[in-house]
Amino acid sequence: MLSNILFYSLDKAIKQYRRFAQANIDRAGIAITIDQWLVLRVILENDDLTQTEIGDRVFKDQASVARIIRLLTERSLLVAEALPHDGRRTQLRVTAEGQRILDAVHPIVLSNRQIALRGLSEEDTAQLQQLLERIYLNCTPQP
Amino acid sequence: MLSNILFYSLDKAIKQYRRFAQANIDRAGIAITIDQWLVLRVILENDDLTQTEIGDRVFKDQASVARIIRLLTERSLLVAEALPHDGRRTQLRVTAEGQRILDAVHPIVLSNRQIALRGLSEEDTAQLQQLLERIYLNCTPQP
DNA sequence: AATAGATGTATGATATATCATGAAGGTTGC
DNA sequence: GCAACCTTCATGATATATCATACATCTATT
Repeated sequence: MLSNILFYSLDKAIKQYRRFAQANIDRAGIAITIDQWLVLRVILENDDLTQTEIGDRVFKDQASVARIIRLLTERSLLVAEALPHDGRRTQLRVTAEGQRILDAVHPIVLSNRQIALRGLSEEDTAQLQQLLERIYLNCTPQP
Repeated sequence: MLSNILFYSLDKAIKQYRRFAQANIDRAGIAITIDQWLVLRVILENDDLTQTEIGDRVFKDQASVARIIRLLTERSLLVAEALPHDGRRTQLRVTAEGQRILDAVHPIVLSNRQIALRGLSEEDTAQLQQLLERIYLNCTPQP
C-alpha cells in the first residue's frame, strides 16, 4: 500500500500544507505565491546574496531563483540596482510594496503553522525535525 | 532562522529525497521520472481507475495525471483502449516495456528507501508517519 | 425522449523544478 | 597583460502543479 510508505506520507503532508497555506494567502487577497514570499523574505533579511546563495537557503536551484526574482521585480516587490564593483551582480532591495506584502503575509504564515501543528507537542515537532534532518543527510551525497 | 521552521525541514527532506531517488534512477540508465513511475505503478495495480481516482492515490490533481498519462502513452509504457460501455474513458494497460521499467526500478526504490531511512528505528518511522498524518489532517478542510 | 446535471478527459495559462548551456564579467597564474 | 578558469546570471527545454474551462458523454428526472 502506498499509504504505508513513509515518503508518500511526507509528500502528502507537505503538499497539503502548501495548498492550505497558499489558499489562506489567496483568501486574504494577497497576490503572492509561497515560493515568491520565501525568496522575498530571504532577500529582505540579507540583501547581498547571490542567486545561488539564495537558492541554498530556500532549497531551490539558481534557475528557479532567477525566475522568481524576475517575477518579483516585474511586480515591483523588488528592485535591482547595478553594483559598481561587480558587473555580473545587482543589489536587490525589497520595495515598500514588497514590505507591505511581507507584513500582510506574516500573521497568516504564523496562523498556518499553528493550525498545521495543532495537537503536536514541542517534543513531537523537535523529534520530527530531527528525523527529517537525518533523512536529508542520508540522501545527501558526501563530498 | 528558516532552519528552525518545521515546514522548511519538511520541504528540504522531501526535496532531497526526490533528487536522490531520481539521480539513482537516472544513474541506472532508466528513462522515467519518479512521478511517472508512481502513476504507472498505480495503474498496474488497478487498471480501472479514473484520472481523478489515480490523482487521489498519488496526491496529484487530475490535470497532472492526464499529462503524465499522455507522456507514458507516448513513450509506449502504457496503452489506452476504448471502453465500450463509457465513451469518455479508456482502459489503461501497462505494456511489456512499461512492466520492464517497473521491474527495473523496483530494486532501486527499495534501496533508496533503505538508504534514506538509515539510522531510523521502526518506532521512529512509525512516529514520523503518525505525525505527518496529523499535519495532513490539520491542513485538510473539513467537509 | 428531451433536458439538466454530473462525470471524465483534455488543454490553456501561469508558476516552479531541473538540467544544460550561453554570455558576460571577474580572478589567478604565468 | 593575457590566457585559462571560475562565478554570476539568463534562458531554452522538458516535467510537474494548479486553476479554470471546454467538450464529450453519461445519468437521472420528468
